[in-house]
Amino acid sequence: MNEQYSPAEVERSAQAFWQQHDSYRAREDGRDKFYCLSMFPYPSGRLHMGHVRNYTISDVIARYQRMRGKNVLHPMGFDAFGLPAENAAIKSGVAPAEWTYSNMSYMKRQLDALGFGFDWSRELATCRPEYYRWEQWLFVQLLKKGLVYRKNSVVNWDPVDHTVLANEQVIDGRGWRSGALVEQREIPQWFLKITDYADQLHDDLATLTEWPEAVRTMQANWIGRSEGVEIDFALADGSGEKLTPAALPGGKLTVYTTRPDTVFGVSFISVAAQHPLALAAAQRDTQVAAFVEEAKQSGVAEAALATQEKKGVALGIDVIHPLTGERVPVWAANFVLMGYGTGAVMAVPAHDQRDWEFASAYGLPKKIVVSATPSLTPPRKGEGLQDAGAAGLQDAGAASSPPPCGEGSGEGAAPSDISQAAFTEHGTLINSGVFNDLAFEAAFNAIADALEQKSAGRRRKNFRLRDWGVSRQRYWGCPIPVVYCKSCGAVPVPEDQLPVVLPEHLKPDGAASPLTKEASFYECACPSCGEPARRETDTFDTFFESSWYYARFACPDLDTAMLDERARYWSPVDQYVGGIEHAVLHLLYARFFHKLMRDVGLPVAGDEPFKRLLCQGMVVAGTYFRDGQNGKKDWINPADVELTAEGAVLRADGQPVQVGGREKMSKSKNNGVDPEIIIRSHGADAVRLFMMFTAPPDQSLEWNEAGIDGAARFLKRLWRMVSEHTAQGAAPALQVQSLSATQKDLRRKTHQTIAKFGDDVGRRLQFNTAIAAAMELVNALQKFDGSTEQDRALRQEALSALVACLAPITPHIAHSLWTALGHAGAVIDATWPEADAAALASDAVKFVVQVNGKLRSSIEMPVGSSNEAVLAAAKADENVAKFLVGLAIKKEIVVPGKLVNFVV
RNA sequence: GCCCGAAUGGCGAAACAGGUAGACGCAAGGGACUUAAAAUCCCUCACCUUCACAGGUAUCCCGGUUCGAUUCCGGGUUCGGGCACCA
Repeated sequence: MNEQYSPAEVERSAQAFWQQHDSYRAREDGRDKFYCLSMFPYPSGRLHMGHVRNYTISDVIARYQRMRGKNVLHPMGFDAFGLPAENAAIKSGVAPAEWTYSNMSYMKRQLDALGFGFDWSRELATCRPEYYRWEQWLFVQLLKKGLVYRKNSVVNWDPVDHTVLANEQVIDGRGWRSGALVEQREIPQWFLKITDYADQLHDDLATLTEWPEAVRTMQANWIGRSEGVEIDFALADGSGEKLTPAALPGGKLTVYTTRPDTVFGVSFISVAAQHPLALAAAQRDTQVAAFVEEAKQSGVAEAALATQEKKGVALGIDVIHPLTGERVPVWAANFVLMGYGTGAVMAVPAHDQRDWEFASAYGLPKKIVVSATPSLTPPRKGEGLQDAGAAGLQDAGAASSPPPCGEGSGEGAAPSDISQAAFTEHGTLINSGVFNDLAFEAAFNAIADALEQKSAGRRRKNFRLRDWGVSRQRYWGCPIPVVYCKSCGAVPVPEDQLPVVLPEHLKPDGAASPLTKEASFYECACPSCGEPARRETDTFDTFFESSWYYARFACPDLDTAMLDERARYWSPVDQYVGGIEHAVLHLLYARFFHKLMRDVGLPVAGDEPFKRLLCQGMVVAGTYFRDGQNGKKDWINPADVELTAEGAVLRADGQPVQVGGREKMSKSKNNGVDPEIIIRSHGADAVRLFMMFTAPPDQSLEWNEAGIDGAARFLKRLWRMVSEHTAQGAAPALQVQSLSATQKDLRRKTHQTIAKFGDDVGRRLQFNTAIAAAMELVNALQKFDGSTEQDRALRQEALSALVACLAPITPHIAHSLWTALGHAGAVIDATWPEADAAALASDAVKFVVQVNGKLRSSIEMPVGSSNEAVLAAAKADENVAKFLVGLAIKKEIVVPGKLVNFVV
């Protein structure tokens, strides 16, 4: 073999080998399958470091499982529809399709240069009719099943560009291109009834034991299941004047609450500005009308709505409290969401923080009805997955700890102090008539019963989750397969007329979708009556495509159905890898689709699409800049910056640049590092090794040029070590029985490394510590200077183990070294090494000795020593005895094989 | 605003079930080799006290549980992810 390690040469020859042997082609066979999937990329142009990290992780897992004997599927494709292609078209005049296809082929080349083992024979792109025709088909099935409906809903409207804006395109309440103040506008849109699956989506989270806890909690909170009560407030006399019956069906205003125990503390009702009652009141009251108008002057993003100043207006309408019979005024408030519950909440300022603030601002009464005095039954604790999340607008603070003791004692129940904030914990009822002295749960039930008996309320399970609006007023997406006919209404496109093909030559201009101006697209005949009709010009949310691609990878060539039996064989995905930013939306929609596909009878296995989930952290880099003209910063790429002891300087001119913070690699801060350049300078293996070594996969990873050098240095060292070893000829067979103590030590280290590496990669997904273990073995080999035949045999064993372990991470160099070490066959097809239990055994154990928890010494004991012997030896230790002299030992603690602690 | 995370030397990190804080690497300093440089190899490297042995302090902050807390609990600070039309 070459003495010098040349990454370019090594990588070229390994990649040529894999291609010649079609090494990554997955075939359905009788072996145990392992489906390893990375979230497919949006073809934005070039690969970025986040992609490199994502795909290195899945490639390592796929290669490891393959060496474990699994039948591995590791596919790749492109999430090809989306907004950036339209933006590129607006900016540079190139059609979204053309831009997308060219990006895809460029990125594919980049992926190959990194040596990722993808089965490209299964490549798919969501913008191709062969793919999206099946989601059109599924949509029609769901429409027939009643899981799809159309209703009005609010969008961001740019009044200058006359177009709908994505939340991302609304900046500080203004359209990103026009700068116009964005308004809310209602338009009809298609919805998928994901709420029909809310219980399943919630309950099945408990089965996802190999998902990160944080993701499961986020999803549980997002679904936000809560048990509460709907309460009807009848319209008070005189309040109904000029109100149409539609404003208040049944003459009752219905609210939803998870805190019926506070119902005696209601001092007003808050409704959303879009609530029918508010709209009706606006008809006769200019102040209310002004408020409703003002509420429209805003985007629809929840974060923006939730942070705006809390405002409201009295509607001049009263309702009757169903239990006290008192008159309660109705207000419209900008923090009540029309989309949640009934769009109306009962306000209890004493026991809800938002109501407290609102009442304080508008001088409304606060009536205390819950006392802090502990009751006999303690309040229920928050139950995580079971009942996670403060779901209702009324449920600001489920008690998570016992309330502090009030001044009062016993039954008397002292009022809580609400002068500074609301008292939101559970407690004992006061000022609540016959319900006084009841604790939360008893009060909840008694009041719910009372309301049900009076037919003024009912227990109700509620979800925070809303139905999924899938209509987008965009061009570069999958056409929604519906036709609008004057006489037949909305008619689904019949199956034999699918796909509805998106014309690929159009160019968006920033105003309305070009589809709305393309007569050849929207003019059609009604599939039902044959009369002239208009085709739907909205397209699907791009989450639609990414919700089922994992299943389609099993049978991407199928043209007679969405899925076939191959999907049952490969599903579920055994390991899914992707960014934490997808923790809720994408992963929830994909879970929903899996259940939908199951329920329309498609061949998928199980109830969940992804068995094990790894969410990797972001790739961040330092930012550098110089102050440019008119106060703007000129951002300088980290690759062009040299870090010195004094600070950062630009390589080109040697002059200083300013150092900004560490941020996610992005175009706007020009801190992205092009993987291609680094591959050229250091090799793909060094990039992969650096990515996997520098941080655990779920943490953010900081780009660091010096770190890449370190990774390359390690590979060089390994190469040289193998080269020096093999230069001496073939090593003899290992004679395990006759090894010296030093030789046994090295062999133990080898087998410890094998065990640690396999556990870290296979079970823990902690690649950084696996690599650290490999480095330790290399260091041990470096120090090991024996030159006997058996020493060479030991080295052969250690180096072979190292190369096999590293093969998933740095596959190219491993490919060369494996052959150089004299092994038949390619390392990609090698079997994962097994640790030899006999080699791991040691005859002495080290105990750490503490006195009062402070480390004083350590002692070595033979394996199997009794606790008494360990204690005696510990006490005999000079430095330990020093700290025991003259003191009585109160307690002796022995942790077997680890530690002794004397408490004096 | 709401939900979910994270915080450990000069830096990236490790400590997996509550048991030696800092493995492994980067940077830095010293040395060897070399005419020289690069490359490579060896040594030092949390902070304070000490010639040394050793001792003290230290895992974002404040409290708690425990023989023992980076790890568990309560309260905070800062940073990051998500909030339904970015993907």
